[in-house]
Amino acid sequence: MTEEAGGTRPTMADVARAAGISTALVSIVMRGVPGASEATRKRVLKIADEMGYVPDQRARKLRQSSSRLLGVTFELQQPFHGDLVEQIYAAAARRGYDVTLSAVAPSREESTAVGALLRERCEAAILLGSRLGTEELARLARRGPTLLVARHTDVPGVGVVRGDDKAGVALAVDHLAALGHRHIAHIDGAGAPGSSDRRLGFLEAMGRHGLQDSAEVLAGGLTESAGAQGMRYLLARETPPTAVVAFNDRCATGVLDVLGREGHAVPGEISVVGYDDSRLAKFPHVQMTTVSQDAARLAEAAVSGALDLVAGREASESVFAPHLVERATTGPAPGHP
Amino acid sequence: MTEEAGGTRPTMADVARAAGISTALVSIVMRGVPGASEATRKRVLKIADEMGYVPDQRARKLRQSSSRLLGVTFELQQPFHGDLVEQIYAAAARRGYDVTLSAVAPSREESTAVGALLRERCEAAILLGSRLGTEELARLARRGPTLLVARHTDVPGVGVVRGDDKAGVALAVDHLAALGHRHIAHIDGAGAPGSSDRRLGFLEAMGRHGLQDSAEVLAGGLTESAGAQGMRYLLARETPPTAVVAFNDRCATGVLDVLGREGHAVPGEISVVGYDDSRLAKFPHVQMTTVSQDAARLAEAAVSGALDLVAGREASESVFAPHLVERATTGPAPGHP
DNA sequence: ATGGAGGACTAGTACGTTCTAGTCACGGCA
DNA sequence: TGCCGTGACTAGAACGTACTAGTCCTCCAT
Repeated sequence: MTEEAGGTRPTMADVARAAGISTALVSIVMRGVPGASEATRKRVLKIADEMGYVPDQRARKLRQSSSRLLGVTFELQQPFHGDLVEQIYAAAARRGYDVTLSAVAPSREESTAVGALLRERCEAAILLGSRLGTEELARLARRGPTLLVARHTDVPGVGVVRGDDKAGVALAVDHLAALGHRHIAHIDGAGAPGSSDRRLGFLEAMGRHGLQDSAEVLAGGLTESAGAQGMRYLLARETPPTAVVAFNDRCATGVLDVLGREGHAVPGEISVVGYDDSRLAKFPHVQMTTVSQDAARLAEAAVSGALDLVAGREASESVFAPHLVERATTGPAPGHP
Repeated sequence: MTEEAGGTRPTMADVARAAGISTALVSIVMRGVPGASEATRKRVLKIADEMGYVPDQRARKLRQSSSRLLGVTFELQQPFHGDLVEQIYAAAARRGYDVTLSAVAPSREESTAVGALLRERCEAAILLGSRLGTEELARLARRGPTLLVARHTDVPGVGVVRGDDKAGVALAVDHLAALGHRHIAHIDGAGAPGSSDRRLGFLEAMGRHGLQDSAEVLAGGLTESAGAQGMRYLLARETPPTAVVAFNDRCATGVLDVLGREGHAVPGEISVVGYDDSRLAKFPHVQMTTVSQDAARLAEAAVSGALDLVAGREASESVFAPHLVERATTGPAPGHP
């Protein structure tokens, strides 16, 4: 209660002095590496704890040749990014790596976030759903190993880990078609990463089922409001679609919300499919049918991909096959057996 | 494209050598402080950029007496925390401070997150909606300046910035009572920070309106599912309440979702009030009546409070008066003029 | 001419660690 | 007895930067 003298935190030298040994030995103990007797080890640990000593990560990483630090940018308000970040923490820890976060938000641009990462000297940068332009991406890649999650790029040297967006949306369409739906709409992600692939996947799949004429694509976005707006627009038609494939779970949530509000039964009247299988889809009261990207697998691949880049291996693109998670927001088309 | 020799990033010494000057001068230029001629400044900046030199934040903070770094823990899946983090970035930047984030998630405990922060040697730790026990909090406070946001504590030395939870819920109840509602339920936050205050505020306000007998409190939580579950439970009653005050916006979202699904008009049949005024409440298709905590103000107070602690000033508790944001989920009680 | 004043620049140390290359004592073995 | 291996420990040099205390040099007022 009284040991906080001057406000400066105790350093290894303080601990060493208190224990009557060298700083090198304290270092050995704190790192838990062999080279100290069991007795000293116990004693030092005890003293350190009493003094409130905590190793300085800064000095530590500065000294170490490899910082064992991974930088991650993510969008503060994207639940799926939250899922990914959580899994990246775990995947990194498994390899003895630390993670430093840099958030993207309406008032904090991605370039700001990336700049902060760069200055942290992380060994690699993992960008979740980045919207960086080719130019900026290339510059970043020149600065250090860079890996994109959930977005494609042709910039050489940049690693990519993503789900197969075309295939994912196709799964959704196949599922709906099998349920007898003919008139299906897609509320897309506007300019968001992956949205052009999903749009294409939708149209191709619809074509495969001979439904190209009743396929409808709406400009959407990745927020609830985009989904809600799109759905309201669709409901204003004389014959609204019987099924909607949303760009992501957030968008689908908006769709579901409008449907509930306007008194349309889901899936009785209209079926809805989301994308991501984020926590939004899993809620017991939502039980959304969605296309799962398996955050854990993507995170694992992202971390190992990033470390491959660090090790000097060639940048590669890993594409994961998504799978459909059938829950309660899809059902037979009205009038279908 | 070819300058990345050996994989080691260029250092100040490299830039200095390339420019034929001392590292000290490079340092002066990079920091933008007076002491270099305009000509050198331009030249050094150009060379640094060409070499892809980025100052090492680690070494920098290590050297500086004060690290000008604020640590923040937040919950990855709590939209209101996202709002707060965004504003904290801004408030910190205004004072020339950096922010380091440490996320809390189901698979990443708060103590882990705090430990990571400690090792980063930030000048102060800001904990959003912490659930740390008194014991742990006290230990943390001994380690360094600590400030809690959106949660109260009696631990001495710990700063607190929060909204007036009792008053906030009272605002909601007053609003509903004025609209003629008599039978009002509160789905609370279970053990979450602030939930006991909100519960109390609810009961007191109901009492003030002479409605203590029709006041109902349900164990809830801070997720959509908690809200949904609570609402379903209420709807199973023979006479459900005509209004619901949810613990937070996420909880209210779950409530609204169930109501929509079960075909109950909002606010025609049942009114709903959230808490936080997070992005969930602001969506055009939701337009949730909610109690605003004004993230920007809380963030500003949190940052300045944390820096006060750093400056050695006494820990204090700042309580902000919340205000009601009337939107579209509340209306007159059924049968009320 | 002389004496600053101030601008441009540099040498060298400190920050808190890790790591390399030791030193020292002890014990076992030939 | 001498030799060597081993376990416990230490001295001191990095790591990349910021900062203090200078050193020059030029220019201007006296």
